[in-house]
Amino acid sequence: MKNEKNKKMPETNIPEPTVRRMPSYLSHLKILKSKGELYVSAPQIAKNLNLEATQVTKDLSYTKIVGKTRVGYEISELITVLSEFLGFHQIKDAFLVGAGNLGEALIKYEGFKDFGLKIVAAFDINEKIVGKKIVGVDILHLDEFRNLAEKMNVVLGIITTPASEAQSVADLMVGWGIKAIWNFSPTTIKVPEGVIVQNTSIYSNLAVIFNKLNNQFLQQEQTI
Amino acid sequence: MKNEKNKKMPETNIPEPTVRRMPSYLSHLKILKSKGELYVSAPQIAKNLNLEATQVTKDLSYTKIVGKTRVGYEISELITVLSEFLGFHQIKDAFLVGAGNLGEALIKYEGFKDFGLKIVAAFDINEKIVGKKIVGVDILHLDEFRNLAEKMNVVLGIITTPASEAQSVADLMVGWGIKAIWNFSPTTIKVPEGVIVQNTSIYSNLAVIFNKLNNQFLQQEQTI
DNA sequence: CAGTGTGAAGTTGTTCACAGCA
DNA sequence: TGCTGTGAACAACTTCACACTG
Repeated sequence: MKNEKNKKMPETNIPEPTVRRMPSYLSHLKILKSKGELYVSAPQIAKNLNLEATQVTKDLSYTKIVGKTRVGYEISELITVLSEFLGFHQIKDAFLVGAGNLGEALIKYEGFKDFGLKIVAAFDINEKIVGKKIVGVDILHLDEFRNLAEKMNVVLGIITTPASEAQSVADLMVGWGIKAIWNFSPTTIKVPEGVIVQNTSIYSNLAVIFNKLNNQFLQQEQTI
Repeated sequence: MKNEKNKKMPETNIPEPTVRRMPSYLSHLKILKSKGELYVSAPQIAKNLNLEATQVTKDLSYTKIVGKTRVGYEISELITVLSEFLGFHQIKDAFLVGAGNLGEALIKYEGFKDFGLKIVAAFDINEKIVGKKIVGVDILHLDEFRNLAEKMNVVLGIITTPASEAQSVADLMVGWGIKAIWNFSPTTIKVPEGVIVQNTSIYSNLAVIFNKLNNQFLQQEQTI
């Protein structure tokens, strides 16, 4: 699996938690900009997003942006830097497989384009929805996927099928040379090394919420 | 069990990453069970879910389940233990605000009931959808929320509104005494201490994917 | 042996402490 | 003084090493 002992590479990798926080910085900055603000400091961002100021500073330090002492960062510049850093500035085409409720919601999702993603086609096997269009995106039969994928320059595949279909769809995507898979099904999928998989399991979030609720409840019991 | 740091109470808190992985164990176990399997070992689970065996062992050790040497864990028992541990065994009622595309997808989402969640009502302000029913769930006007919340025993609020509305909806929910908020809007919301917030930003996942894609690309360039 | 279970080591991420700056 | 920026201390999480078990 992981046999790369020789870490000679520069390893520009920045902490994943930092990467996860960056989009929320970006969203927040865009709101500030729309309000006419020009500068923002790390402590301000931290306060607004319920974070520690030093964490914001450290996160931003991974980009090459420099702030002005006692003033903060120039908002427009920070937006540009973060967008480029995250790769949101250049639009990447994606295919989506599984045009059910969740798939439809994603296709309709406003704002993906601001974050560098464009769903160019969707696929399903359900004859009731194949042939339809959702906000301009064609729902095609899965069989058509192969040819299209070769013609177009699509790096990302989104899986919004039921769990039972996820692995076989992933296999198809890998066969078509897709570089990254965003898996919304509640199954973990297996792919060859070199293909990126991002599992977005909604149940993980539920588990965290319930666990916190439970801990809080237990603590209350104890303090009584 | 452990008592080295006797400054505070035992504090049953288990690592959040562990909690996040548990639902995928559960899903996987259910599939195995449906295939008629009776026992499974940690290395097997690890292999299927692309994890390290010791990690699975450690994760499972936070529950009180004991495995049989050379055999593994009894699948049915493990499912029960994990479900209870995560609080998925008892159904919790939830309100959802923002019955747009994503909201509708969540309302229709099969399987929430298997994971302890039931959306009992949804709210919106859009007159076009207020009054409708989605798979048996009423879409009510936001104004009705207050009264209902008091009558029913709802602990969880789900926000699927646009970013601009998220904070005010959160404030309403807090006012109604909701204990935990699951926020799907791309904004970070602020709540008083004691209220649990789980932000599920779809953009964080995008950022991680793009960042990995980018790293891979850079590494390829270097190795050439 | 092939598995569980767990303290200890190792790695990663966060927070602190402080230097420098306007 | 209020902020940036960063090395160092600290905490959280993962992986290792090994004792134990049928």
